[in-house]
Amino acid sequence: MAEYNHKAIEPKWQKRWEEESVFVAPDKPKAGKKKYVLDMFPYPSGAGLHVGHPEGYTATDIYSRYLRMNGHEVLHPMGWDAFGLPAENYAIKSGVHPKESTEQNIKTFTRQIKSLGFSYDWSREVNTSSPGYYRWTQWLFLQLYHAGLAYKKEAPVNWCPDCQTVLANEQVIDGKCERCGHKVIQKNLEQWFFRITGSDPKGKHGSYPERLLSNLETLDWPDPIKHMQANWIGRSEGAELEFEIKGSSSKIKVFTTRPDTLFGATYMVLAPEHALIRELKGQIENWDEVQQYVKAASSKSQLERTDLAKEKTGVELKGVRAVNPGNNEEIPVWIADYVLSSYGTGAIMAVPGHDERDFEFAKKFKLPVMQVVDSGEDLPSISSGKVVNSGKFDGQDSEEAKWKITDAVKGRRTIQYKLRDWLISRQRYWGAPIPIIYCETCGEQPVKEEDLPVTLPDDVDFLPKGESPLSRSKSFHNVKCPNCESPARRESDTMDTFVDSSWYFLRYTDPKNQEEFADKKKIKAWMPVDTYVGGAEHAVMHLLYSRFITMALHDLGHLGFPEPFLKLRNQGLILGPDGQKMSKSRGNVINPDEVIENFGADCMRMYEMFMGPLEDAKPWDTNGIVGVARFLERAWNVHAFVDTEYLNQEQELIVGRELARTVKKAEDDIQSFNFNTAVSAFMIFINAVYKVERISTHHWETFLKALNPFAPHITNELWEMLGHKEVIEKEKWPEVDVLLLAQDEVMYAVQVNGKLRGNAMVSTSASEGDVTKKALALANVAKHVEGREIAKAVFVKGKLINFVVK
RNA sequence: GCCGGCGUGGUGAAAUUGGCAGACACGCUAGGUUUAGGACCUAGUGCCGCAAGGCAUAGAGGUUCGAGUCCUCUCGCCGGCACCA
Repeated sequence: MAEYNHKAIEPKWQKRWEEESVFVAPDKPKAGKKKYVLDMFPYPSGAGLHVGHPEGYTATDIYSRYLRMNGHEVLHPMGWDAFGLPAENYAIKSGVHPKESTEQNIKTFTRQIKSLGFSYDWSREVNTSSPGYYRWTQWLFLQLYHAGLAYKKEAPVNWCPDCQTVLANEQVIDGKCERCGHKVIQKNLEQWFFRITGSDPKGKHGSYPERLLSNLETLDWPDPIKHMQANWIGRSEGAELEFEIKGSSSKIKVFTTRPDTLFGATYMVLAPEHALIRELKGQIENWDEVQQYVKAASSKSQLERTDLAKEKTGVELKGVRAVNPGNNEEIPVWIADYVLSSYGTGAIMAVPGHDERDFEFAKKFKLPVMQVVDSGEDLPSISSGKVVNSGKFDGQDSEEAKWKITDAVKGRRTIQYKLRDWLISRQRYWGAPIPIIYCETCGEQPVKEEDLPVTLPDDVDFLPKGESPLSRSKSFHNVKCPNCESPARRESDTMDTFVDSSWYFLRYTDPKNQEEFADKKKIKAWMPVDTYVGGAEHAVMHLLYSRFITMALHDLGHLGFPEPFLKLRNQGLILGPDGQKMSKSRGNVINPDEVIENFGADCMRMYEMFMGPLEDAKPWDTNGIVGVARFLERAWNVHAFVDTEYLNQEQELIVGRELARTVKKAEDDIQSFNFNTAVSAFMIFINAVYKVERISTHHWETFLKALNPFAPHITNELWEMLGHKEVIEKEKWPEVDVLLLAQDEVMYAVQVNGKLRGNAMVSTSASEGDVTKKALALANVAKHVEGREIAKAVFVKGKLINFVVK
């Protein structure tokens, strides 16, 4: 018999699957039999495939193959999240056009992914940087635009004055430009946003934050991910209260989650950006000082403002006094950058007796501190503070007092979210152009749908020169107004790549459609995604944005479901052999090509599954993979033991039983995504076969079918060696012989006072009395029970008996 | 700081969810076999002890007939958020 040679076997079967279109998904799956199993599509980076990628891909591949063997029709596609900053940076450095480098990278990724034998339907491949795809990303923008869910406003960007360019947050290191080291400043630009904090434009379904939060309950997602999304949305209930300003008609509106502490409010704080400051100019006695503070705060980057947060700063608005609506007391008004303009109303009532930050501020500026009694909380211990009661609301619990006080001062119950609108403008070249035209006479005009796509021009230089690269392409930039035909200019910003990836799962259902983003019937046939697998690093952004886009398309009548991903599972990081994150600079990167070259795709797949639980971070062990390699070698050599008959019945029973257990375990583990223990079950089976050195053809076939989703190449080859002409993928998942799983005898653990003293083998149907008798007959048990009184016995059927003695 | 998660042999990890801790692998030890190639086979391998036995799931308490699993506190590591009123 030939030796196991993965290099000869693997390409052979990969070619066969492709030629016979074994994994092509139909457009019309049988009713109730569809499964959409999706991987997070990769960014095709220049570094090539990382060993981390195949981990999730193998998991979904095993699952997809298992589902197909159980009569499901499976949509299992792959594609490329191909726009993005690295390709553009590479172009700046090397002069290679992003289109070229991206194409090259996709080629490499395709080769590497195909070499692992995954059962993707390659006929549905998508690429977000192709005009055929981003045309529909632009279409999506227009839908949101027309529905009022896309709008423009001024927002700060990180700006490097030296490079004359906008920087992404990850390009800012310690407040400095990663390229030139120059200090990064904040600069305001007009930018596009998606209104994720808004509501269904048709008014039927309510607010997005609310739904994004409450729908989480309906999803089969890991709890930590749901938690992170909930925190990100950051819902809090509270009240909006108004404070009058002495000598002015203006009022200060504040949001508070603790209206019950109103009587403890001893001063107010406005964010430095608050509009009231300008309004009250005439009243403010120290205007110069105030102006200076406002200016200083605005030039600080967000990073600085939070970094330098250790010491609180602020300035009092001298001459401005607010009136506490609870007790009509006059209190001072301050400005300070620890109050954010982006949250709540941009102003707070400060209650230093109940809030640590306010307390810190009050301490520094020697402001009075008061606590409200009966607030039902552990109060921070303060030395100089006074205690005040909450007037007529004294004695009520704080939840009740909250709303009574709110009503008494004519406040309004309200809900605030931390979630902010999604900034989608990027001052970059390598992304989908935003389909908007600015006309001098008609103003802002959306590109007409029939004029899409707005194609990315090729003749652009990427060197940073102070404006978006696209604005320097005259052919792109100068256009006619779609409305009045007079000279106009195109929007030169491109979209955040998260927009590209927030709808790609829809495109897979109909990737070549030129009339629509996807055919309604095809979407209905396949969506929503049944199982989605990817890294936990996308816990918030990608998953939240995809949910929002799906929800918005649903509200606008394009989709029949509000949630895109029913079940989500995360894969953990694969670390270097040193237990550190893999990186070039550490020199601990494992190259998948080399692993496949040395051990083969089947071995790589199985080892990645065997390493440990899918969601855990696990170090790559260069020696550990040898165990799986040996297993495959041994499985290969079992072929020599195959015979139609066993030598005796005992042999047949041993192998049959072990096989039934293995298939059952593999099935359970695939369904629950515990792939590591499924691999060990296969190993146990092969070890058992080596003990008897014989297996029937039928049993061997059953085993090969169960192993196929994990190691598709070797199982096909061994299957063919048994004389089969068709690929093994055409087979059904083997049924487990339940009778073989049934045992006629069980082993009971016998404990005395909770300590194991022996084991008793009894028949499965034995009663408690039978077990007791047999257990007490054990010498070691008798020894520990002798001369003492058995107070009671705890009997767990089929497991154990525990004698409690005095 | 806040919110989550995790902590089991020399190593990666199992443990039917409160019921015999350490399955399956790596490594190591011994023997066999082959000796050219990350080789193969058999046996052993948590710690202490000659043994009987005792001790062991980060540490300390608790609940329970029984705890890796539940509760409380402490320590350590990882992830997310970061002045969110």
